[in-house]
Amino acid sequence: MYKISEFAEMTGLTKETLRYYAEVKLLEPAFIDPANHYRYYDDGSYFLAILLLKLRRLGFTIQEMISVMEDESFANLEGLLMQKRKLIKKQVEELQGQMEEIDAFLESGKEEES
Amino acid sequence: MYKISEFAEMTGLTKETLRYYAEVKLLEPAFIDPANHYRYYDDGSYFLAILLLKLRRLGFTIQEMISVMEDESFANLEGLLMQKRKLIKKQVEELQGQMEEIDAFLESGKEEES
DNA sequence: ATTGACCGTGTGGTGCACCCCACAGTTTAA
DNA sequence: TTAAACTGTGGGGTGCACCACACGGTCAAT
Repeated sequence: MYKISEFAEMTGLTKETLRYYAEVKLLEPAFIDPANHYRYYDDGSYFLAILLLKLRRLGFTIQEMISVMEDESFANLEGLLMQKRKLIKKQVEELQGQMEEIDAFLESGKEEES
Repeated sequence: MYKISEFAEMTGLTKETLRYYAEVKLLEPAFIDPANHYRYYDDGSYFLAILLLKLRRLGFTIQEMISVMEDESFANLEGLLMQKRKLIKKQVEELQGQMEEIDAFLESGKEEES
């Protein structure tokens, strides 16, 4: 059982982030001492924290990560990853559309000069 | 000279957005009646508003649009467009990196199952 | 002159993912 | 035992690009 500072150092998440994750029920401490309300994390928490860090790098939002965590067995993790992939693809396409519009804008500017 | 509601309807920007754009000095009214503080817009304002709408569609942030507007002759518009294009390209590459990581994650998952 | 539509200002709220601070209680090592 | 280091809670703030009031003054048409 690790106290919040130790756990923060182990994982790379800050204490504030851990507090926040607990608040939004994304990563709840394994145990809370009823006497002093101290949060205690264990090795299961560590596994989950590492997964969360990974998902964060993959661009998952808090809400999306909560969906992942709700399914304790992670049986549907693959589905959620594919879903997220589609979302990212959409964003890419949107941005590519913007780039094309900029290109068109630049082209039209050139013609006016000539 | 158009009052704010008329101008909002002409351009498609809402009154609140116009008020906000004035506040951040992105698009200031052509004239403000000192007696009642009414904002009045003219045809020059209209031209600028149309440009702003276009830039907004291209993904420009308020700050980026302010940079565009600061250069009254728009002599550097082309440069700013190319700069923005680069930024978007970076975002696309970041997102594509995320997609690749997701793919790798999915691949590794498959191997474990087999 | 009145009424309804309009305008202004100021304030607060939105969603995201946290960070920071003060204050107060708690633990731990010397 | 005492002081440093830690913990909790509650609140506020961040940046973005606005939206939504409420309140009060103003304008236009009748």
